[in-house]
Amino acid sequence: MEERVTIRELARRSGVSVGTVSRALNGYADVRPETRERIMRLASELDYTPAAAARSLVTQRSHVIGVFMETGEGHPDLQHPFFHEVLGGLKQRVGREGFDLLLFASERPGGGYGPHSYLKRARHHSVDGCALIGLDPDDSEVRRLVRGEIPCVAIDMQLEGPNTEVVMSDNEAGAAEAVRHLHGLGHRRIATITGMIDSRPGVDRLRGYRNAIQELGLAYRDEYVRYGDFYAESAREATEKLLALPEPPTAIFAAADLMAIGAVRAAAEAGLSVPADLSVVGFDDIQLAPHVNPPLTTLRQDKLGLGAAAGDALVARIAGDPERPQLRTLPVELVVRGSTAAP
Amino acid sequence: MEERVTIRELARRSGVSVGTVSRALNGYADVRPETRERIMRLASELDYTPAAAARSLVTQRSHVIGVFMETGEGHPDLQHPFFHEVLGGLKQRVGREGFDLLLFASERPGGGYGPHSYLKRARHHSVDGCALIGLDPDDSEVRRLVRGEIPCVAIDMQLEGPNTEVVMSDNEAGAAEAVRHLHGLGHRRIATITGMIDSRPGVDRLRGYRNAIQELGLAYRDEYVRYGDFYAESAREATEKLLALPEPPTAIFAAADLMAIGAVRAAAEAGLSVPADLSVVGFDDIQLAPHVNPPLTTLRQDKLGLGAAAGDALVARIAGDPERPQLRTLPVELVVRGSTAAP
DNA sequence: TTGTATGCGTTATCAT
DNA sequence: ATGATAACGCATACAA
Repeated sequence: MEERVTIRELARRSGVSVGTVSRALNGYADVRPETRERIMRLASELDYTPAAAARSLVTQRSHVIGVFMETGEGHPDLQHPFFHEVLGGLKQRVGREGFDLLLFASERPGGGYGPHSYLKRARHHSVDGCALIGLDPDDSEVRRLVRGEIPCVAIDMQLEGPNTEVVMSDNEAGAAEAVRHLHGLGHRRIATITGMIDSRPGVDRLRGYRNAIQELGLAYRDEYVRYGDFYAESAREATEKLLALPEPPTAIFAAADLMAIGAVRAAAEAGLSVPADLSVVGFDDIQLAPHVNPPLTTLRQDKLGLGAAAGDALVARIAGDPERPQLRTLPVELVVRGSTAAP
Repeated sequence: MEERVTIRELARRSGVSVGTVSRALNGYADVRPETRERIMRLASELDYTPAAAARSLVTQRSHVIGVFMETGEGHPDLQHPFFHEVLGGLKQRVGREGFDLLLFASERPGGGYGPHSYLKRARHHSVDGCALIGLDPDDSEVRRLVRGEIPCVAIDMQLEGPNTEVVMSDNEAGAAEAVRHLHGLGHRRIATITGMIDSRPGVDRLRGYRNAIQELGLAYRDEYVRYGDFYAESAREATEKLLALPEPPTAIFAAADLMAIGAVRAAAEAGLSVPADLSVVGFDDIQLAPHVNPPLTTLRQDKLGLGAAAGDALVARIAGDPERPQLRTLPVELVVRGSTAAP
């Protein structure tokens, strides 16, 4: 069982005080080059590693970003591919700045006193900042967190706080573009399957759909709007209903790729082929989008970019950067593949 | 700017010493009920949260599990859906035991002295244990980590260390079952697209394929084995080659669902339809498997179970549980859906 | 340029 | 049952 090598050990072995070792290691100017040299060599020989706990205790900086990430009801943790890609972007970006990610898993921080609380968990670990992914913005605990002193960034959620920023895609514009694309192809009977309507992306994409329908002079039909939950199964059912309409749509804008895939599936089950009999456009451009059959026409979200933007925001706020926009919106891009065609 | 409320503050306000507060909060027996009561109430009023850093400094336990997670070359971080589901299982399991997950992102732990090193990063944060997902088992730094004093669990990797366990699916049996399923359907010309052959699941699934081919008395053909990398694109190319053979296979066992999807795609591009003209079976049973077109016949890995098993192993090891199996293998299950049929 | 001393917020070991 | 006091490993203000 190897003993942990501490800064004290280093001091002892190199014949100087711990203060000097600390300064040498941290690159302070006021230390004789040869002393520093000696210490550095010793440190690397002994494979010295500073204890983050001790350091953060004194510096009040943990270099850790907390991540609260959940997904919709009934869909256990970490299921939607979208979130993972965002997480990947976040990880890369903050990693470059020397931060690690603490993925909160425990609900009993610090051994169990007190109720479940985001703020508490964040404080317990002294995270320098928090990323919020897939939470319920109406949760009072979430609100308490963003009202607190810890810099936060919310992804795809409408949230306000003195120290929090929001990052999301331009969902409304993207949805509108989907409809315009379909219209340009010659479609006039265009339906939509929405995401969860209590989420910001859900309502924004629906709004974009409505705006475009109106702007293009198409008649808005209530029966062409079905409510889904971002996952495949909901869209499959919705599509069934849509296709059973007396005047079924010739095209569907699904507010998520997973739902677009569910729609394609429902079409196939109804003996219809995409895009010959029905056009489908998704949203997200998940990793699989180009590989499914047919490849999905979709609105690409810059998922890595979203994560990176979130990381940027956090890092800047942590560094004390004062004026920052409260909301940053990233553009989405129409990617035309094989699931859409003229009616 | 609210001041952080510390245990000292609690002591001052409640008129006792910090020692007593600590004992009261931590449920020690030797504290007068009314004193405890008073302290507890005050703590909850002030929303006191203990500082994990301070605590772990003295207890030498951080209640944090470190996670090293990368994926294959050329595929940026966190891309393969399989890993996320495993991560989800791990998160749930250890969360219940009061652990949080530290997702290592930074390559310069503690401000930059010393080279990249898994062991160093783990020690820096004093994690109680480490989960290794999607790393290169031949990396000398990985080896150093598992040779160290920190309990480790490796998922889908062959790794040995005094304090490390390995968790994986029964890949060999699963692959063999895939081939048998195809054979049972009447297929005789059965090809395979492998995963990365330097990974344990990659070789095990290939071995399972070979065993079954032999066991069933089929001729083993070199040209029926193509090498992929677990991702869709590689399988698409492989399938193209396979279909161009003078005597093309009537069925393909792809060592991952993502690859199965790539294979289906290639078939479609060649004007072939699955399963009518070509049967395809995948491996993993990713979330999308039932929803793609056609729904995938595949070998289901218990991904949540894998993560949970890893969490179990870690928690037990951390608790000091001495004798534990070095390797635990989880069964896989054939799920027959729409991508396979008689030739 | 270097050493000393103090404190960060806890837990733990003594006394009392 | 409670209070001092000493760690834990490190950074830093101040002395020297």
